[in-house]
Amino acid sequence: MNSPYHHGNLREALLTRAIETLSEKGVEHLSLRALARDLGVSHAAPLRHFPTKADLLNAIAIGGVHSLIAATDASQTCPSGSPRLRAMALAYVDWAMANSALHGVLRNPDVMRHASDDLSQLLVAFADRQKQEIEAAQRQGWRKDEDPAVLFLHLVALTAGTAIVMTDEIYRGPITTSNIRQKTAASIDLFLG
Amino acid sequence: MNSPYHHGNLREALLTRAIETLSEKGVEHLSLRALARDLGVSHAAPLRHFPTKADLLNAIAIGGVHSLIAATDASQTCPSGSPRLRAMALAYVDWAMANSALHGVLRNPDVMRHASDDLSQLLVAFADRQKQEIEAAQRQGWRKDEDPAVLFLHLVALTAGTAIVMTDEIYRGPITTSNIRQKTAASIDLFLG
DNA sequence: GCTACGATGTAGGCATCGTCAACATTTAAA
DNA sequence: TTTAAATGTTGACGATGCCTACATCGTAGC
Repeated sequence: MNSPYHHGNLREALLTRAIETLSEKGVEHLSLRALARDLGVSHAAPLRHFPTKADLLNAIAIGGVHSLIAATDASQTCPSGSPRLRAMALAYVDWAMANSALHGVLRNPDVMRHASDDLSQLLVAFADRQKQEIEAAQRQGWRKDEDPAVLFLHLVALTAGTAIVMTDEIYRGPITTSNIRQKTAASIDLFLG
Repeated sequence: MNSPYHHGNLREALLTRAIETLSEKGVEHLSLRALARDLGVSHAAPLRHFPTKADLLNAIAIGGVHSLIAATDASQTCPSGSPRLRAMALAYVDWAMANSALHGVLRNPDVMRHASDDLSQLLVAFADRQKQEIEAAQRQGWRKDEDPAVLFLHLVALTAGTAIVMTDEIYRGPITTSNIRQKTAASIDLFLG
């Protein structure tokens, strides 16, 4: 009765439990064996689904990007151009604050160093959508004379940077703690308003 | 003659060797024992100088911040206000590109999670200098009517984000690879030009 | 229905790691 | 010169990632 030989849904269970522990302790303290203990399976069981710890983290990252894309997809209801860019940037930051564990994985160089092709392509596609939106905005007159590549660089840096500032503890000291969300929007509006 | 009992300068040797391996492999593959092997001392010798791996990384981070501060200090020759802000932002990005290993340590959440008080205070002081410069610029008329807190948030996000985009491999695909330095300056000028 | 096979889980082992304790050697202060 | 602090060595412990051999389950063909 108790603990059948097969878990039944170990792969998903590993992913969700990993994300939980990831938000408590960092990625450095994420251990496949501890995960196995938490789920009541043997220490080698996770290897059937993720041959390597890097594979687990990669799968988590892929799920994270999908979640991020879904969150920013809601901005498609905004009119194309700079309003949509603004909505996407805000959605990105909101997602990062609501899913700081996933965001941390995506920002971790030691995880991304081993990014699979799937993950890389997903990120490239995400970047391409932003590029297209920038060009659409420029066609509508927004910063028409700027180099699109410069605008893209600026947009990515600003959104990624804002997400990091909002997420990393190290910044929570110097950054004002009141009206965070409001100030974030105001900051983004300096570029996209 | 070979290998005297005391190394003589083990602490410094550990730090420099650690930074070397850090730029080759990531922080996840940095091992105190491997460091000891590289330097020809016993596996426990590093513990005399850094009781814990986190202490080593913290010391590396402190050295990194000092290096970063020195790099941005060169901007003090620029006239105070937005020109100096611009120079500091560019110096920050240049430093990050020239010292990507150190920058990676400073951006690693799992390192900064255990930041010592010394390190935190150093970063707060660095942030304060930027705040002061922003206020000086506003007194001179630059974006006079904006909330200083919003400007600070924007500046930090933009510089940190640009440094990350320039440093992380994951961004090197979507970002154009030609005239990087020029586009970086142009991007920063969108805010500080 | 039965059977063979792939998918999934278990048990044990190996090399490595971080950290600790006990001991050795060197340096420097008293 | 004696003695204590700094620094380095050796050995050990528990934990980890990952490997191999084996056990159990589900299911696709017959």
